[in-house]
Amino acid sequence: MVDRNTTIHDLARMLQISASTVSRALNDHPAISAVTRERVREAAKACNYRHNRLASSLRLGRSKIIGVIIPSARISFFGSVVHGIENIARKKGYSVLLFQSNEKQDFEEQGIETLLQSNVDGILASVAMETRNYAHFEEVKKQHIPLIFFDRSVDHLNVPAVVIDDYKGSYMATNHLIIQGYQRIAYIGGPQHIEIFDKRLLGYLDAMKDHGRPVDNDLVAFGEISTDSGRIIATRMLENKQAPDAFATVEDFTALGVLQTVRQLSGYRPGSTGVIGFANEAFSEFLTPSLSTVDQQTNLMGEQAANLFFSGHQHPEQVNTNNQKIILEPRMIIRESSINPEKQS
Amino acid sequence: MVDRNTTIHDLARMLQISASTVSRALNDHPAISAVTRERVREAAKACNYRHNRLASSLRLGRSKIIGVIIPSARISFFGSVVHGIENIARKKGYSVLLFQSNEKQDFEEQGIETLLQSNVDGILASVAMETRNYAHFEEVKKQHIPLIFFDRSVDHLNVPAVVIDDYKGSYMATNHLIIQGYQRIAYIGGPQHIEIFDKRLLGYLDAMKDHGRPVDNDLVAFGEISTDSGRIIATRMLENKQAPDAFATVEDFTALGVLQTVRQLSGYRPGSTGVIGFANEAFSEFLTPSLSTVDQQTNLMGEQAANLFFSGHQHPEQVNTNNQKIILEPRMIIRESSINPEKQS
DNA sequence: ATGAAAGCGCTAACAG
DNA sequence: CTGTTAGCGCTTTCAT
Repeated sequence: MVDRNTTIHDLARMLQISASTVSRALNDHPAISAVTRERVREAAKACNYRHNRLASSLRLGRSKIIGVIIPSARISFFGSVVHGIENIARKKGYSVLLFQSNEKQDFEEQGIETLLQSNVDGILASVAMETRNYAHFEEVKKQHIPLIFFDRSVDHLNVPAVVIDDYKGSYMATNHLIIQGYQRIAYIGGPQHIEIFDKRLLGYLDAMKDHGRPVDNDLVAFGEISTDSGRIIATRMLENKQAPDAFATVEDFTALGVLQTVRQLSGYRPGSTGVIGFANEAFSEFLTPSLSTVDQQTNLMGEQAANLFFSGHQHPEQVNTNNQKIILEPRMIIRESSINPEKQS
Repeated sequence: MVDRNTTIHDLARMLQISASTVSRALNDHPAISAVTRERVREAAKACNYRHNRLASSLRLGRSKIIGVIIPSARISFFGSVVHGIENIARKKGYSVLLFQSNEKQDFEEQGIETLLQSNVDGILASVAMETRNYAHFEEVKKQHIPLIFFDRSVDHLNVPAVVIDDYKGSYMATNHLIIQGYQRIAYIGGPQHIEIFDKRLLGYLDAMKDHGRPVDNDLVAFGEISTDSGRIIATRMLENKQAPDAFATVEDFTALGVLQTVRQLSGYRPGSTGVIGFANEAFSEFLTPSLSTVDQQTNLMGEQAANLFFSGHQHPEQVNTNNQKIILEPRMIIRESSINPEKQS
């Protein structure tokens, strides 16, 4: 025989009371006698009763599920952010439904669609690299589902977001290389339609300018956020007559490619060629030389994104009308790859 | 005004037909005229109708959601497995609800509970390190929800599982070190109550035995799957009078700790001390020296786990009664850390 | 080929 | 404090 799950009606019948009373007892409704509450609780435990979230959600119109869209779980950065989100969500009794867009627009759209169908109470997302059309995000707003970006935000959509100060992080990184005494500092950026990457470029440019350093066009190039592209660009630049002696990069995977190239071409001598990344990916500290980088406060970022959801949530009339941005402080992580014992002033 | 989402009733009213017809049209029911189907389809698109999975699930008794429990998203291995699971699930129109247990028993229990409440159609799980009590998994079976383990399985629970041949992988790794000419090969294991870790130990022991190598008790130790514990144990062993000249390790994080220690103590010379890991974590190829390891076919593992779910699913009477195991072939990934140009025979 | 009606399991007025 | 009733949105007999 199939033992259908116990429902509140089963309990009600057993205890000779109504289903509503059972429901109330189970939900700690104020107007319920301590006696019945206990009776119900015991019966529920005895019958291995299990609350059916689906039914509850359907009735209440909310699911207590937050949907999260990340570009890729393989980037440890996003894993850590999700961790932060879960910390907060768990405390509030929410679950997290996770989707990977794999940096593709159509996966991202599909993810949004699935999340909407699942009646998630809100969506936290970091925009895929490939995404150029934002209709699916507009759709979320249209459905009055709170939408919050983290890390990869899109300014003109007026969506609340948690980001770090990418401009500042990149400025600090470049500044650090300058102070270390490097003379020809190259920059390898990412796809410039991603706003955070654009801001990182500006940080580099301004730091250079503020120190009266000319920016050589040959020493600024744009890759695609991969070890390969870091390798290719670094190789090209280092073969130039006027090779750079340091690289500021848009993120750690690119920096890794640069590091590999530098080591391969010249062998590794501390200070020979400075490299600094961005993101503080898990692998960065294990490299040889260990990679200097900019930490993005992943855990905090996730927590703040979740908080943004929960606080907006309490005032539904404000949701999606404000475009509150939380900007976190970047943190320099100075390791071996950027230290320059010879040239340092 | 609040524009409640369009429902099939809204469409029905608009088109002057019944909700059942709308439902049938939307679901490609055979007994529906092509004309009405199109009319409904168009109206649905026009009104931006969105299928409500919750309501559908409640009615159907299934959710088209697979729950996945992983110990940690920070271990890239699991990220890749999830990727494989999603590949298959997506094709079947299923979504994946992801939970991290953080290697803790209570989180894992909570995860199972949440997934059950969400009426997932099946649960794929990799058991947390801390877990010693399996009642929550028994519970899943009791609810007749298909349960499938991947990687970290528990044999006596008789749950279908996809694992790699851990014994063989470890045997191959040890064998490789022996062939490279290392003389005193140490082994650093993990918590032995985890079956896969136990099997890896056996692989090491048998490989040693088969080559007539005595196993020195001082050269076998058990850590806790972390870089730190790898570092601590390696340090201790290397300070011994009879220090090992190679390390087989239970997984890559431990191997990383060993590698760091070796480099710190003796500097890195190729072949000085051999190290091999297990798992082919993303970082392993970027280390210096790059880490030899055993690949676990993550993507395939995820796909097979999902397939196991879908195939069992078609024959519900079989679910959870067979304990089908899929055992994948491990693959040696030989990199710099285990190559021994001097000693090689 | 379509409609009417019932119900998945839960909760929230409203009444008492 | 508790029961009655209605309904969230969908699917599915059973009719016609």
